[in-house]
Amino acid sequence: MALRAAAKTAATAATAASPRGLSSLLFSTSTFPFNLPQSQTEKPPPAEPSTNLFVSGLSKRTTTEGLRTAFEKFGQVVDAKVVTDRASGFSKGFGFVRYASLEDAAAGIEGMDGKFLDGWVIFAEYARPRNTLPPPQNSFPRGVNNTRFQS
DNA sequence: CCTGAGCGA
Repeated sequence: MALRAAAKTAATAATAASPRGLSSLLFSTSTFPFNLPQSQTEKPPPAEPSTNLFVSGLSKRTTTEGLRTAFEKFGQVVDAKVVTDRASGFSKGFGFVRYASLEDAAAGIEGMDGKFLDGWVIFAEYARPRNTLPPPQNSFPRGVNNTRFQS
């Protein structure tokens, strides 16, 4: 029939119509429609393994003793401290826990990260290396030589 | 202070 002939003609025309342009659109490597926006997940790994842990999400009522007690269940805690504001003395909501070994630190993260402490979900991860400069507890009022060299 | 992202005196 006329319809069938027309359909066959259209199909033939479509098959012969510029196959190179179509394939270049579908298989182009530069502009693929389903590629991620240039950055994978932009999720940088927290930090390199260390015995020092950074604990965030703490309740502001959580104290250093509570932090130590909670993390001691997973390893030998050498040092633990909740960071508090110097002026008001209130907790800043995060702290640090230092384990005796890397195994204990990993166990502490696995055991406490995402868990509850004093009603808040806390996050435990490896802490970044701190600025190697002890707090200047010695102030020289004379100001003769109070210059601090950092490296 | 207790409201909530973050890295310490």
